[in-house]
Amino acid sequence: MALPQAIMTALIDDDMSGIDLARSFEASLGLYWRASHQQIYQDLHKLADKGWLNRREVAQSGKPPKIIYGLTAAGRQALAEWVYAQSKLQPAKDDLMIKLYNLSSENVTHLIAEIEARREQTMQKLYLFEKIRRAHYFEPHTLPVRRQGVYLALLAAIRDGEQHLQWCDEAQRLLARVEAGA
Amino acid sequence: MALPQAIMTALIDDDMSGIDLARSFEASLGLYWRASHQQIYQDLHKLADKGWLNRREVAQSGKPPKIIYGLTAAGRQALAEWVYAQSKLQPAKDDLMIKLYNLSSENVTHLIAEIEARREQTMQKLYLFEKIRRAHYFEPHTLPVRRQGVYLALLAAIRDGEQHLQWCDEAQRLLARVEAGA
DNA sequence: TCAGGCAGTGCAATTTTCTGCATAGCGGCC
DNA sequence: GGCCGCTATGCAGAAAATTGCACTGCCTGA
Repeated sequence: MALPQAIMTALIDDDMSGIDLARSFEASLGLYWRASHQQIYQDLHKLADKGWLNRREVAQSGKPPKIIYGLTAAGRQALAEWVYAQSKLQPAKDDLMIKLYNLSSENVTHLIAEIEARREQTMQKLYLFEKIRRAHYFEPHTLPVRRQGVYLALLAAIRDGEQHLQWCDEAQRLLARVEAGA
Repeated sequence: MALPQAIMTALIDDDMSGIDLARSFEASLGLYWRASHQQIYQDLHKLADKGWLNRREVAQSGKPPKIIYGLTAAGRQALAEWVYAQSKLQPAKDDLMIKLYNLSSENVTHLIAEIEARREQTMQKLYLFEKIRRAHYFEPHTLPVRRQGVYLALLAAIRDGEQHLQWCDEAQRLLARVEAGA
């Protein structure tokens, strides 16, 4: 639903190619909206057809040429208007939780392992986020307005990660007791 | 991907009709997997075709008859096996964060309002969860194994809500400054 | 020199999800 | 007795997302 807007948002500061977008998604916006490159390419076409993006081909030495996309004035305006649209609440899908509803003395061990995996993923992300924060958002109040918004999004991700880590700890403690008692 | 499993999970303890499931989803499992009744009905058919659910029609006085679904032995086994399948990491979509990437002195006021709305939704949910927790999960260690898993899922939702509330506070403080400075 | 790999773009088929509507029974209203 | 609204189930079409593959061009290494 909001993927086209997420793409345009990624293009606010810099023009990018499809691949660049796909990669940038994984690092930053992808926290809030995951997308495969196929999806991105398709939406790039649609957005260009609408006149919200322009495209130009750029030759690269030693590599196939890229198609660089940039926001048009119309695109910027459409994006600005979209911000006022109503957000609906999030799906928030997590099948690990469904699995927990199926906890048994048989599958405890497996679930402990799954939580451990998730904990490690979360730690890795957190490490990255904190690095970004220190590098670019050390004094958020002094940043330009738009960057302060980005900071808030980053902060949400960090807090979320920290909280999730704590939950993993507690879950593993409880599951360890279940495992021992089984 | 996991909706069929979520449906089966909801049927572990009690047999239910499509409507009951849809409602129960909103209250409990829906925290982790949202589904409309249309989706649920369709998957119920598929699951019944596979032999994982059985169906029986029950007449109701003053209402149209219901079709009650229940897990078969094959269904229980399929569900138990699914727990061991690999979970992939979550999409985690949130267009409010995308909007924050577009923060400007023009739309601050709107974004403050959106965050306020979200804060209220979160508070309402939290209130409900805490009520459930107090009523049914006051002493988690004494519960049967499966219920302890449900408790952990509930705990995740509560922690998440609390954390999100704090973030809303902080975001609103920062945005208020932006608004004042504009 | 040619086989393999990678970067970059893209198509096609399928599945999942959302939106809007259809139907059928019953109760209450006035 | 006709209209409205509620419950319960369901269909159909469109949009969004996933999966798997295809093509090009250039570089590297054997």
